[in-house]
Order: sequence, then structure tokens, then C-alpha cells
Amino acid sequence: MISELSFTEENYLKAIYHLSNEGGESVNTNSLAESMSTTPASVNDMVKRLAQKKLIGYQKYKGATLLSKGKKVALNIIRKHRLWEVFLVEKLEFKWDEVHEIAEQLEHIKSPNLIKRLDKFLGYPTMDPHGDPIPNEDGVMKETVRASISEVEVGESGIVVAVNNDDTLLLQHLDQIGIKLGSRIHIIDRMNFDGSISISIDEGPKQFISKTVAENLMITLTDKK
Amino acid sequence: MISELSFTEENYLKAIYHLSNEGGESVNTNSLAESMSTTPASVNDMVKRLAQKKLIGYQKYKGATLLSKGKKVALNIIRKHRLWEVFLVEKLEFKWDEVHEIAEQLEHIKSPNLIKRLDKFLGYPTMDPHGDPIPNEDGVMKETVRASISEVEVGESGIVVAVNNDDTLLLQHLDQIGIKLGSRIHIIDRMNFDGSISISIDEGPKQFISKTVAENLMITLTDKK
DNA sequence: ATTTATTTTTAGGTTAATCTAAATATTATT
DNA sequence: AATAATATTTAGATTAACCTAAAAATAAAT
Repeated sequence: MISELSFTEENYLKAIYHLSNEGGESVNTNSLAESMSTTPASVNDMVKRLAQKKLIGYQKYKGATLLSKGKKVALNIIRKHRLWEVFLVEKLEFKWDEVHEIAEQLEHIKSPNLIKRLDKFLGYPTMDPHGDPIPNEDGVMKETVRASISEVEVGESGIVVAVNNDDTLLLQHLDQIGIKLGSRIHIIDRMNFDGSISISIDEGPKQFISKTVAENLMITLTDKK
Repeated sequence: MISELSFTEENYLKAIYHLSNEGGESVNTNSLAESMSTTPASVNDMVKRLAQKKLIGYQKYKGATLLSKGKKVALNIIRKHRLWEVFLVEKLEFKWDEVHEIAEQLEHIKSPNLIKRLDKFLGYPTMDPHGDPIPNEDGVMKETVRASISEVEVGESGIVVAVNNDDTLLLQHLDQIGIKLGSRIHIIDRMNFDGSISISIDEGPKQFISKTVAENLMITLTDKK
């Protein structure tokens, strides 16, 4: 059994998971410090603690890597975070750009039974409102095939599953144009002079989005037609 | 504004509220220590901190009293606790004797907006699954007129709104006889030799409950008939 | 009104999680 | 390969929340 971790320990594990490409690579002290909004010295302290608990591997000057125990914890936190996000958006009618901070708190509630029941209540979702996959109880999540709109060929279409950027301004902009998760986007044309792209949203009228917006908008590719 | 309290500080304020009869009386160090499962020395430390923050009044050797700011915090925690309990029972199908610990965690989630929306989602309930009233945003709650079944006269009936005891065995026992919150109880007769009481539950067949059970079962009185 | 018992407070220490500033490794540059 | 730049670690402190043990104040009992 995994003893009982503090919120901080859980957050470090989650950060390591994200910074290491799903636990593959090793994470260096400085980037962890930045991601946790703290100092390298503090990270160093914590990294030692986590290594002692066999949650991460750590060698001086070589950075941290998730061990299986630590990865399991990280994936469970992510699972909880994303399930709560679904709850907040689907049931409490939050907008998808408002839920992150609250989910950051809710993800630390300790009760496996609660999460089982929440999962059931939500109808066993596999994606959160940002289009990120929700790991199952064993930490396994569906691989999603996605591409940014800027990479997709003219004529193709797909479903918006993620926004590659936490910038509130972008999120609000998307809201204004009427793009949200689940929107079906058809790529009509690409302008050569500034890279902007014309699309239709949910079979609606033609609209333009800037290159920057297109780069940050991820869709799942579906059949060409 | 109330700066930003730690979970522990919030729990102390809640404990003081409960031990002081809704913030009326002053609470002594020892009983607070017992209620918080800690030592009098630790309580003494915390009580000083809270007094410095003007949340409670405190004079050496005279115990602690809630100040208006502290009472507001306490009532808000209680509001959140009870709303979450309703959510757990009504939406996630927990039994009412399973929700306390989880609500103890959820009550500390910080987001006024979350609670507003949760309240709406639940249909603005005024009572939690244990029959305790839920304070509104201003800390005001409906006065509930209640009595233990042992005090009620033969012939009267009412709705079960609370169990005066956290004992799991009692709660499970009630579950077995089929008594739950919202059950309508009719008091048929009282046995003189052992104080046990015959009742009917939701217009069902006559059943006996012991004096002890009757003492712990609180109902709201309705019209005699 | 003393003495005894209880309650409360002080004093001094511990642990987790943080910090700043200084020292030491590692990596990059000439 | 020596030096400069960057990254990492150590050393030493701080704060919240706790602890034990001893001292002091209050309340109860004779």
C-alpha cells in the first residue's frame, strides 16, 4: 500500500509525470522548480523525500524519474482531476476554462469509493472537457490520435478535442467564435500570405481563424469527405 | 476579506462552533483538545493564533468564544459539509452513514462559485441526509422542531430527521429495520417494563424498537391524527 | 482557608515544507 | 583544456502544527 501522501507530494509526482512525457524521461531540478513555482533548493529537498519513499528514482545531478509506484499515484491524481472536471462542466455547468483550479483541489480528496461512484455517475467518460483522456483505475488511457488544425490538410474535418494552451484570452476568444470541445471543424482553405485558415464550425458558415489559433486547436481526424 | 485559512484553522472554528452551542458559550481548552484529538498544549497554541486573527475571543484561562468573523467561517464550512453530504447521498448513492469522512475533506474546497452551483444542482436543499439544517450563504438556517421518539406521546407521528449518535452499529441497525431519514414514524404504544416502543414505519406493520434506539431517533412532529 | 485535584499555560523540541545565500558540479564556450 | 555560464546541491533559517513535561492558575473538597 502507498502510505498516505501529502497534497504537495502528490503534486510533485503529477508535475514529474507531465514534464517527463508520461513518465518516460528524466526531469531536471530547475524545470520542476519552475513548474511547481518554487526554488530548486526546495525541489531538491522534496526529490530526496520521494526517492526515499521509492516513488521516484533520483541520483545527484541526474534528475528524477518516476518509478512504477510513483507513476501509479500520478495517474490516479490525473484520473481524479479529469473526472472532477467532467463533473464540473457536465453537471454544474461550469465553462471548460473555469474548472482547472477547482479540480486542482478536488483531485486530492482521498476516497477510492468516491471516485468509483463519481465515474459511474458521469457515465464512465473517457475524455475530460479539454479533450484529454481519463486514465482508468489501472492507469491505462486511450491513445488519442490528434493533430493541430494548422497541420491538417484542406478538405479534412474533425472534432475539437483539446486546446494546447491555458491562456485565458485564447479560451475566451474561442468561446466567442463558438468553438468548443466537441465542435466539428471542417477545414475549407488555407491562406498563404498569413497562414490563416477558413473553417466551418458545426456545419455553420465559413469563418477565419488565425494561424496562432489554428496551431493551438487540436482535433481528432475523421473520414475525409 | 478573510485572508485564507488552513484546513486546521477551519476545523478548529467548526469544533468551537459545535462545542459552544452554535457559538453562544465559551469553549474550554480540554474539551477542544478532546474534540480535535490533540493535546491541550496544541489547542493553546492554535487558540492564540485564531485570537490574533480576530476570529475568536480568548483570554487566558477563560476559554474561547467565536467572534462574528469566526462564526461566519464556521457556518460556511458547515454549509459546505452538509451540501456535499446531500450530493454524496442523492447523486452518488452513498448511504447516509458513509458520507461523513468524505464530506470532512470536501468541506475545505475553496470556491464560492462551486458551492453556489452545487447548491443549485441539488435543488437548494435545506437539510442534510442526517436531518441537520443547511445554513444559507449568510449563515442563517431554519430552526427545526424536533424531539426524540422517546419523548413523543403515544398516538403522535413524525418524520425521521436525525440520528443523535454516530455509532455505526446503530446506523446499521436502523438500516436493517428499514428506518431511514424521511421515514414516517407513528408511535403506537410504549411498554412500561423496559421503555421499548412500538411503532409503524411508513404505514408498515407494527415493530418494536428499544428505549435506546428511541432515545437516539429524532423526528419532526406533525399533526396528531 | 488550606489542601488537593483539575485545568491551563509555558518552555523547549520535532517534522514537513518552504526559503536565501553560498558552495559545488556539470555543461558550454572559447 | 581552461574558463565562463548554468544547474544543482548544501547549509542554515523560518513557519505551521504538532508533541512532552513541567509550571502556574483555577476550581473543588475537606
